[in-house]
Amino acid sequence: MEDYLEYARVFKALGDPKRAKIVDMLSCGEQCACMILEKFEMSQSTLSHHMKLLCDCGLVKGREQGKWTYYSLDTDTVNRIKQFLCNITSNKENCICKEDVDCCKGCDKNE
Amino acid sequence: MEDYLEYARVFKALGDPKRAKIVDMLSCGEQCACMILEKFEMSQSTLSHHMKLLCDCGLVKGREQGKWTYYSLDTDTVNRIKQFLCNITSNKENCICKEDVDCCKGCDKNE
DNA sequence: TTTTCATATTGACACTCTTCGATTTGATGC
DNA sequence: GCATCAAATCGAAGAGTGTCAATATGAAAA
Repeated sequence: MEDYLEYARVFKALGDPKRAKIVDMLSCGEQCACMILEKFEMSQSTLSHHMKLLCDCGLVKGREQGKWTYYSLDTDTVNRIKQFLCNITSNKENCICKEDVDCCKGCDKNE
Repeated sequence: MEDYLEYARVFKALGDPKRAKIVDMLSCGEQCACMILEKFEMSQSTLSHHMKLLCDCGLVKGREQGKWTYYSLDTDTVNRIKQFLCNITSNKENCICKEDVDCCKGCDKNE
């Protein structure tokens, strides 16, 4: 259940359309906070809040340089969330649905 | 922005650890609601609510048979959300970050 | 040092989400 | 028809989220 909890945080972060768009904007490389802000109708404090959330779940890294903060995707987290999404949506041998015999009556591999 | 909104709904659905676990349980095939319920410490009404949410975003399909309801993943949606996740996290030619020149000062492909 | 500027933090508000018990619905069996 | 069972819906409580204006922080410029 720990994995579900950890990755659910990332999915939750992507579960806001504006944050998903921010992630998209960072996909080609680092961007300054002020450049991201230009693309949205959003107050500065709201953007800061979204960036903090994206950083806290590990999806985005912040780098401070003087007055500016540059944000970029954390490719490690990106790769792990992709892998997790594949894991929980694909048929596999050691699936959670096979853990307990009682629960497997509907599983196509056990009928 | 429409895409972000549509797929954010799916990410939001995956943004709850219990729902992520439910998706995992369905990854090997159809399961009856009562079988899913056995795996969780959760009331029947709460599970029903989660299943509705998973269905509403397109991630899960429900099939009623007599008194029972069987749930399974919608592979179309699964494939599309995987594709979307790859799109917004990978460097690409027609990236949103290249749409407006003013916003691209930090983009590695435009410096 | 004082001002300016970019960003973060705080406090507040409305809204949404998760959860439950209770009730309703709808199909099956007696 | 009536009882039973699976699942959905309803209504409510408490927690969490997105948003903003106002303020604080901290670095650079004057």
